[in-house]
Amino acid sequence: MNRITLYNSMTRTKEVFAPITPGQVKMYVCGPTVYDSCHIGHARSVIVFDVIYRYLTAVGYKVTYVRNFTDVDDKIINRSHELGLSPESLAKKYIDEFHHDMDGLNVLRPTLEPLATEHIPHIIAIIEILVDKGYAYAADGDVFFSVTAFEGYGRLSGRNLSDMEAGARIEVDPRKKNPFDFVLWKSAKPNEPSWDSPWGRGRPGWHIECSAMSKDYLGASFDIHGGGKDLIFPHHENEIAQSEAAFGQTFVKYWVHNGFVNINHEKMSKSLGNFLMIKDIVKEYHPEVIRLFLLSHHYRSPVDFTDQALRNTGAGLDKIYALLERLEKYLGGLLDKNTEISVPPAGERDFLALFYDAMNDDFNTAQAIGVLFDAVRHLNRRLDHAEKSASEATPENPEPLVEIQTACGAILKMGDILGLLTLSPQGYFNSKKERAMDRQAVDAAEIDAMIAQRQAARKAKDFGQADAIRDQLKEMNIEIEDRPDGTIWRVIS
RNA sequence: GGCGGCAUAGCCAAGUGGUAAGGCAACGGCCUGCAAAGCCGCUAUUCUCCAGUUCGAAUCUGGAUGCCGCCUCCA
Repeated sequence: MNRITLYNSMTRTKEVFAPITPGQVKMYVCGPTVYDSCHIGHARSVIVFDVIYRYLTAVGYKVTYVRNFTDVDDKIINRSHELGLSPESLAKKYIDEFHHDMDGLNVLRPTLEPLATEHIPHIIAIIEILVDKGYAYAADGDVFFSVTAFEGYGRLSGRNLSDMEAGARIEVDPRKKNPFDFVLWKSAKPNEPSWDSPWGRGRPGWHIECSAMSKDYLGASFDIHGGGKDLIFPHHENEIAQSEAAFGQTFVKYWVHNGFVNINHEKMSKSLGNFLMIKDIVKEYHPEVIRLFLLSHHYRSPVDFTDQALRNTGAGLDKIYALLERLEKYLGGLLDKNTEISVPPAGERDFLALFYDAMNDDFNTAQAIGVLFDAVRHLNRRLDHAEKSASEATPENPEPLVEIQTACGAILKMGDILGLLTLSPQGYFNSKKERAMDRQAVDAAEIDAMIAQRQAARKAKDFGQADAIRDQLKEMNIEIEDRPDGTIWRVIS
């Protein structure tokens, strides 16, 4: 099994990854609160952990991956009142939308996707343990966690309570013993979803659901807990306090947090009104372009989403698919991604091994994608060469063919781990055309007719006329390419 | 006020002690009727600045400057 290192937010160092149970990985990632559509920031987090999940699986771990939905919460309640929907149906609507968006981005479904509302009895049981052990106290139907009772509160976020008190500038509930005490159970107001509890009717606070669901599916102690950087405080800090106070074990071995997405150098925020929703972005850019763009940055670094950057990424993805198309012709069909990949002959670079090296180093997808492009250039070079000296690929001299197949298999395997290159080249270019035609109202039949006209002119050696047609197409944002077997066209993005 | 991060070519981005991956863009060449695509070459004697440690620093230490995030719901 590969030696993987990963950055642990708790220790702030890269550590060698060694799961609690050898060969098995238990990971929990905080999913969305389902009160609105998903934005590009959700996409990043979900895609980052999707790739981690895919990679760990690819190197042989049996991974149990849990990603929850928060389906009871103030924001959901407020929004449902605004829209005149029940909180349940609002949550359902956005869970469906989340699935639709993420499926569209090639995100695999986790092993389990539990809902907070399905775990109320267990949540109550944990709160009771915390009250019994003296970590929590009830006040008028609410229950609070007492942060001073838990030694080590603030360890993950690097804060200590006395420092924070100086900076506290929110209105403090007078019933709290400490301003940083947080609510485990909230008493119900009229018209709110609620459940019976020892403290009266109410609903869980935000943090406790993750302690309950992770315990249910992964146990009191598990390997990887992930989420966006912003969740470090207070959410994950509070989860640690609850779970470790209740169960007396180290909650999580490795904490993994992804960085944020900025839009045109600005933070996404409600006040700036620059939230980019996934459902809108996919109208502009191919889903695999979005994935490739996000994965071209290290997961902990911030990412700046700009049109220019996405267009550049699109050019890169085109290049990879163009190679696949070339390979398909050359090999007479693409290799299946599951094909056994042989080790490259001596003297050939083992791109897949280099790719794994990059991924083993804290899931460095940016570097791994560098390897992918190296492999693309290498294969293009080989194909240039092979096409010039056709004898190379004959049955009498099959060596180059094996090398090309191996490198091709490696590229598809890399794509599989990154959740890219899932389409046939034709499928990819066609979907791009369709997307562009919807937007720019170009007519395929008209373009084909113009290309036919140009071919006729070329045949008649009327190159002036041929070039004029090409210029005309260019003005329509259509670029053409003359190939030995005919002329193809694409929309310039 | 507290905690943390970042600064690498025209742009994006890897690289955490051994002499600067990769992508996009530009330019020159091969190829082509001309293009496009692809390939080759070229593009940072140098990594914000200053000082230090070291045989050796983009990488470590100290300082300066600039930008950013968290501390309130937030991926």
